[in-house]
Amino acid sequence: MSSRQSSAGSRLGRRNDPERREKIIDACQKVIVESGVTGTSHRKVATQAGVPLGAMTYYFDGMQDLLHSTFSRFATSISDDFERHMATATDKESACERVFERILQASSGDDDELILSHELYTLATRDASFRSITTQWMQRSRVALELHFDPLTARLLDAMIEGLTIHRALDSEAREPSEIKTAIARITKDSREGSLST
Amino acid sequence: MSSRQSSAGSRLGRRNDPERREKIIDACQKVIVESGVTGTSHRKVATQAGVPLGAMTYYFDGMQDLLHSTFSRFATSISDDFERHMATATDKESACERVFERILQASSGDDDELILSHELYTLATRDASFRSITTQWMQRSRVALELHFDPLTARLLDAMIEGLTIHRALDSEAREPSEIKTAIARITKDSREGSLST
DNA sequence: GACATTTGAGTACACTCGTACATATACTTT
DNA sequence: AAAGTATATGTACGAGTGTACTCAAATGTC
Repeated sequence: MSSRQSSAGSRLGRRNDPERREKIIDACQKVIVESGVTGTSHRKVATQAGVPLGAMTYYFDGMQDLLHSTFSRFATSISDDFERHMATATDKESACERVFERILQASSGDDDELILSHELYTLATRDASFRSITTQWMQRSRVALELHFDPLTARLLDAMIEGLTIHRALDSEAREPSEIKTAIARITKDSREGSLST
Repeated sequence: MSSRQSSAGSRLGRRNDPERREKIIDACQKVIVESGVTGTSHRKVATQAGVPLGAMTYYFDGMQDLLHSTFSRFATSISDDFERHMATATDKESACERVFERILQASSGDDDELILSHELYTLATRDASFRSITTQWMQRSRVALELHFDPLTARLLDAMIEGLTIHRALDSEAREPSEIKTAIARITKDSREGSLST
């Protein structure tokens, strides 16, 4: 088969087993949850995935590529869920209810999602290629919210979701779910008059 | 001087030069900003601080202690600033103005504060001793806000600050400062009626 | 069945790392 | 001045790292 271009170096020969690649990403995600990006190594991931060490550099072009693939899949999956979740709302009221459920679930505590988000944000603050993952994620969140809210409100809601999730997760004492409802109510209430003077 | 207790092991003999300890923490903070916690090592910090490698284990009981000291000082410093900042407000209106300034400054971009916050949050999600730093930080933020707002509004404002700061910093396109004003206005507007049913 | 080529595995190398520990220096007290 | 002690440094060790590169196995082709 000489028709297959085997241009030297970066673009390696066709990799055959996508299941295996996926399994490595699964393992990588698990290792990150357990040990953080800091504690993630090819060897740990290989062991977790049950594949030989050599497979790491075979399926991925190094550590950066592995992490990028992992977080990319993670963010996409969250976005998919959120889009589906918001699409089930029929009016503004039920949309608020969906947002409420989302915050409650995300801040519930022992969820891997929170850990992975923070690890990703940390990478994103320093590295542009990871920042493009978060940017796209935020973009999709807003679009999902704009199904039911005006663009400004959607942005503010999105930020509110973020802040409440983080603070509820890192807080020492448990908070009433009702505070989430209050937050949503205040943000989504159209205030035609800007009461904040300058 | 036999009166000085030199109980074995963890509590080492009195360390003499607090300036040097402080200088190491300065260096550590700088290294974290540049390379992340992941890329922080005793050797890098020592080089940055201009001290010999041995000083690392002399002034700190290992890496964890160094990181903890660094983030502890960081969070305390931020809290001090924020307290002072909020204390200059005289009424609710000027308090809102202070919050606005705070968000604008924190999300301005090339600030180390953002990077360090994320690194700290990431550690806090996994390690309780770092979580106590963030918990205390949040606690002090709220108290500062409660000088001018009721407790619930203070909590929501605090979360809003967090969310807006993160999203504005990670966003690809610049946002109007006016959106911050709108957010603050909506959160701080007393809504006696909860418009969200259920 | 023999050959060619893709696909995968094992291993070795050249690092960097945290930390313990044996010295060295500076200071205090006699 | 001598002795003793607190303070600080240089260094060496064992462990763990990413990745390149050499083989082996499997697959497809004639």
